[in-house]
Amino acid sequence: MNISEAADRSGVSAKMIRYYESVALLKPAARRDNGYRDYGDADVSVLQFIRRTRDLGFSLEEVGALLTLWRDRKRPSREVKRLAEAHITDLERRMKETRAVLRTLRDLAQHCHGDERSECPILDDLATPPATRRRKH
Amino acid sequence: MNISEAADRSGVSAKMIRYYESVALLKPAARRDNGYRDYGDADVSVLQFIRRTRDLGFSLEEVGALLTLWRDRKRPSREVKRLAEAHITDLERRMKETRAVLRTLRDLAQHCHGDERSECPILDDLATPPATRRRKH
DNA sequence: GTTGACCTTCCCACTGTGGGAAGGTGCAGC
DNA sequence: GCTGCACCTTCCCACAGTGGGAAGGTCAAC
Repeated sequence: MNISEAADRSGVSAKMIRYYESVALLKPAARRDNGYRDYGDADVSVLQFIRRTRDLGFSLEEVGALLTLWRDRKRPSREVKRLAEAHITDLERRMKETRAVLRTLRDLAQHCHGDERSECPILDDLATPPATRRRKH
Repeated sequence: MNISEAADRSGVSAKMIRYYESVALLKPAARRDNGYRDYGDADVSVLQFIRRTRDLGFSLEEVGALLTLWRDRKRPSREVKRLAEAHITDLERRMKETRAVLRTLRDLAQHCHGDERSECPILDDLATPPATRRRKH
């Protein structure tokens, strides 16, 4: 099948399929006589795998590692789990950071009237140097 | 003061200060006779403002808008609040997405033995096309 | 006058993704 | 046949931020 059909079936754009090939995440696709890339169902499965892992926030490098493990039928599940847990830890860290930022922002927004008056605790806080800034309890 | 001192005092790297100037987030710095950029306390304050807003996850474009509002003493606080709330909404959406991903990943990792055995529900799930995949309740 | 710590500009890299140009192909309708 | 349209190919550009580093100028201490 053509690249656009593989794209439709896998949910990965043709642009990205070519890109993944160019960075060696995918093996070079088979070519027809006219030079067009030619894909089969197995290729679509790989693309769906990539799509799924990307949706779960793995980096392309991690996707590559997972693909290798996937292809190796004798891999120890330990390695897969380790990758997944490292990613979980990373997401948890980022969530925590975002939560802290959200707390701050909500607090600031709450105290801002948000009307025609120019007085604004948000800007006041943003302009306050770190050492001077004190969190309230 | 030199750029590196302004960097130290503001927490913004010299590299970034030059970059912010190049994208017109900052007004061109004053220059000494030797061509060196020259900063004063007011400049450091601006840099700290930028550093703070960046830490709160605002994009450079948003930082620019906030800076403009900050400089305009007659701005309505409504505008500031609107920007802050838009950012909050954005962060909340991303948190929600990350939470969903985390739920999935934790669920998958939990069911993976993580030992020498090759059997691995994580890879099995990643390889499952969306239509076939069913969430458990 | 040499050394080392600054400064300057300029280009490159990263992560992923999309846009688009310039040119070749394949197929359907006339 | 020929035309038009929808594909395909490669190649370059852009985005948002940030860092690395080269090549060259400056300044101060010794």
